[in-house]
Amino acid sequence: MTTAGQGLPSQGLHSQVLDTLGLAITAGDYPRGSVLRTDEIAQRFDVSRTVVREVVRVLESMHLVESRRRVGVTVRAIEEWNVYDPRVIRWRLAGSDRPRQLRSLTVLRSAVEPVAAGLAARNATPEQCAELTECALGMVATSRGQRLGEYLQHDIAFHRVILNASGNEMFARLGDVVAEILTGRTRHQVMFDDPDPAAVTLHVQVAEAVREGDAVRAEEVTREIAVGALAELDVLAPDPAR
Amino acid sequence: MTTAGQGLPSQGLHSQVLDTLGLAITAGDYPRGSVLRTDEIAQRFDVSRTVVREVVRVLESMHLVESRRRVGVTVRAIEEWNVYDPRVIRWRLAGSDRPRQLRSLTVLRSAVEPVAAGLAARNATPEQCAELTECALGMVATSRGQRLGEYLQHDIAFHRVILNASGNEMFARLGDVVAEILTGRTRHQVMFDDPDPAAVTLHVQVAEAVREGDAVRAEEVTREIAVGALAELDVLAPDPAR
DNA sequence: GAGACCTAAACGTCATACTTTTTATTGCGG
DNA sequence: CCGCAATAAAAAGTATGACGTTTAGGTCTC
Repeated sequence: MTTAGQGLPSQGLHSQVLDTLGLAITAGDYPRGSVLRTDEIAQRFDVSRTVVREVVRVLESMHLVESRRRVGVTVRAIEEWNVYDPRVIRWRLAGSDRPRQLRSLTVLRSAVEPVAAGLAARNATPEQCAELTECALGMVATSRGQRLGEYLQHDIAFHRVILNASGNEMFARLGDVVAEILTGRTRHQVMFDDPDPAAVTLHVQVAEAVREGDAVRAEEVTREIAVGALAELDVLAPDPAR
Repeated sequence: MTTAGQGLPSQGLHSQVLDTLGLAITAGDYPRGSVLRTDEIAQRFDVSRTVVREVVRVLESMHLVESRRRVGVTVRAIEEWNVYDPRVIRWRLAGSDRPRQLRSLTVLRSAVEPVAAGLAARNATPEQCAELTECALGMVATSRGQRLGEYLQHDIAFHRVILNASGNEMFARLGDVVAEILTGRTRHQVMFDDPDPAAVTLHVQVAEAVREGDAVRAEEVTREIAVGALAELDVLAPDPAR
């Protein structure tokens, strides 16, 4: 099981420069249209142009920047960024864009997870059903008594299993995103309170529905969970008029 | 308006090698675990190692491969690929993985678009409403008489407006995906028949609902469109047991 | 003032040398 | 025969310098 999100290490000059630059760009330090020169970057980070070029190529593949002859490396508009790139997501969640990014991702999640749960009810293997039940039980067991850390782990595992069991690779790849959202929520929001008992119950019901192959109910109940997540978001970070 | 999907040009050595290698890998020519050496690649394409290294770095950022010292560049399992990367999507749609990819994307679309339509009903600007109506009218006008090409353009524009009007950047970025799906459908399936009149009506109704700010109805009707798309898929490419 | 021409700036590509990490082999001792 | 440690080699990582190619922007002419 993939326990860690991809690519934290930052070992090697390449990764370091990439991380720093990517973070700076996604944070808005270089507004759209800003021009960077490879030589300047090389000097600033005290690395060779070789390294810088590779970094630029990767940033370019993420559509964060565009490199053109005689002009330099220009920062693209946010509308062009590959916002599904896990690294872009991580950068934005780590930077000043975090609230907006969190909202976008939660809305995406609220759209995807119910459908994924419905598919999971049809496609889940017995092993996945067992794992799901185990996760739900774990959530129940840790839902009281300031055990938020453990609860979070079960919660993440639960949603991962659902997404994987859907049998859709696009859904499955959102596991890390959901994990990130849930982690962020626990860390920033209700660090002290125990989780909402109603939410716990809903998760148990989803596990039941999937086990019984009741796709409609699985989808319906998951949609309720999603509604809760959205409501939570509105409390935490009120919609900035858009 | 972004009319073209990103990055078709393939100008420059870098892009050529990247495209060739990316296509080959996503097509499964190099099974998971295969090892490539940069020197070999350089020789095979008759380019310098510089170019190859930049290509490898980009492939690595897509999680298609992993580069390690003393061992080489190894192809990762498909479960690790960044399947939301537009270029990966294009490669897979162009290769032998097309049916599977098309199914995944259609399912994703069927989950996202209804929610996007609901949001669009709340957030769409008057201009977007007008554009939407225009698209729907265009679809009606070209729905009879073997004008599939024109119809397709209106159809694509319609869905793009919906996704953009949702106000969610993650949804908006799926515009190219939807365009690709619709294009592929027209090209491969019913090149001769006129589009289903029922589908046309549904689109008109969505435009109406959005214009009236009726989020529930917009979502509902869009969900019917999605159901149609999924059904269509089952006819064209029967579910391979998963 | 408009158009053709020219220059220089920045990226793109190549070649080479050297460094670093990691794997596999070899060889020693138990 | 087995295990551990020293060692050698393979491949990527990094640095440097040179040259090619494109193109923005200035210049010159008419």
